Amino acid sequence: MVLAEGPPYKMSALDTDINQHFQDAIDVIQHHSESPYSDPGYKYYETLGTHQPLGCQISCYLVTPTHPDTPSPVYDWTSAPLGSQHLQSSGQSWPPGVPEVSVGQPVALEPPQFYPVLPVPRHGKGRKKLRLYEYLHEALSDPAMADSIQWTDTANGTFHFVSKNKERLAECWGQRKGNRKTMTYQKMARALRNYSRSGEIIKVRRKLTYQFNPAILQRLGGIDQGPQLRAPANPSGPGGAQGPPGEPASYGPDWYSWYGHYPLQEQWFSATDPRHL
DNA sequence: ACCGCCGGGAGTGTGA
DNA sequence: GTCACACTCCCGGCGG
Repeated sequence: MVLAEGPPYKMSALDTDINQHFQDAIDVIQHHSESPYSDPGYKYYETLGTHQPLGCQISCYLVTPTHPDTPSPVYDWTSAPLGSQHLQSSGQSWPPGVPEVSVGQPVALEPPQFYPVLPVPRHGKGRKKLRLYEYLHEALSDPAMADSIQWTDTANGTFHFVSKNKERLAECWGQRKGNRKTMTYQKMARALRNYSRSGEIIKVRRKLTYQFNPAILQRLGGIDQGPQLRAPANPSGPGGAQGPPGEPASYGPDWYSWYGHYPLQEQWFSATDPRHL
């Protein structure tokens, strides 16, 4: 689908509408299609890209069939968010978004599966907007975006942006959202830092590297690894950082164990980041 | 100097 | 219309 010829392309309000109609159309098609992707025995994962000039594409991946006996673990988009309001109002211990598992107990992750990005589940007449972390997870599953964003360690949900192409990913995100102005990595990273407050994604103390909250990862449909959840980089350990991108880092206990020592993320950072001392 | 990162704060679009 | 939310956008600053 070509929406414009030649960069820079600015998404207009009309284009946003077109996007909405496009999603509606896909919605309908997927309900009526006889393609394998509409087979109830399969889940599908689809990436909507409308950005030919940037190389963002529509892609559809068949990851794994769902066992017929297994009910589709579709994320309930109406469930309570991991939002900061919990952090602020409830006095709940950090991290609000971390699954409530006892320390040291393995967390059962669903096997690799499809998760529905499109059609986006609706409640009422509205449609839940795509969140940045959802888009990033989607991009991480997209081989076409591998030159922009990659898993650092799928087991613990760490990923990194490819320095050379991180702006391209940001532009794709901006276009996906229908922004008028061009999204930059700087702005996207600002949004990512906001996730640190709610715990959905935290910054790993390594260049261009972030980490999904395990609960988010679980909701998004898991990753290609086993159920082992590992902690973020142990900043207090030797070197204070993980290895270079691409090298699986070895961590100690699970995420909860790490953060469980710090009621609030800020405290965790304070205790581990010299700049916060 | 450059880049990545951080955080404040105002503005914006959307859904309820 | 109002509100909350999730960014978006701009800025100044810090550190490697």
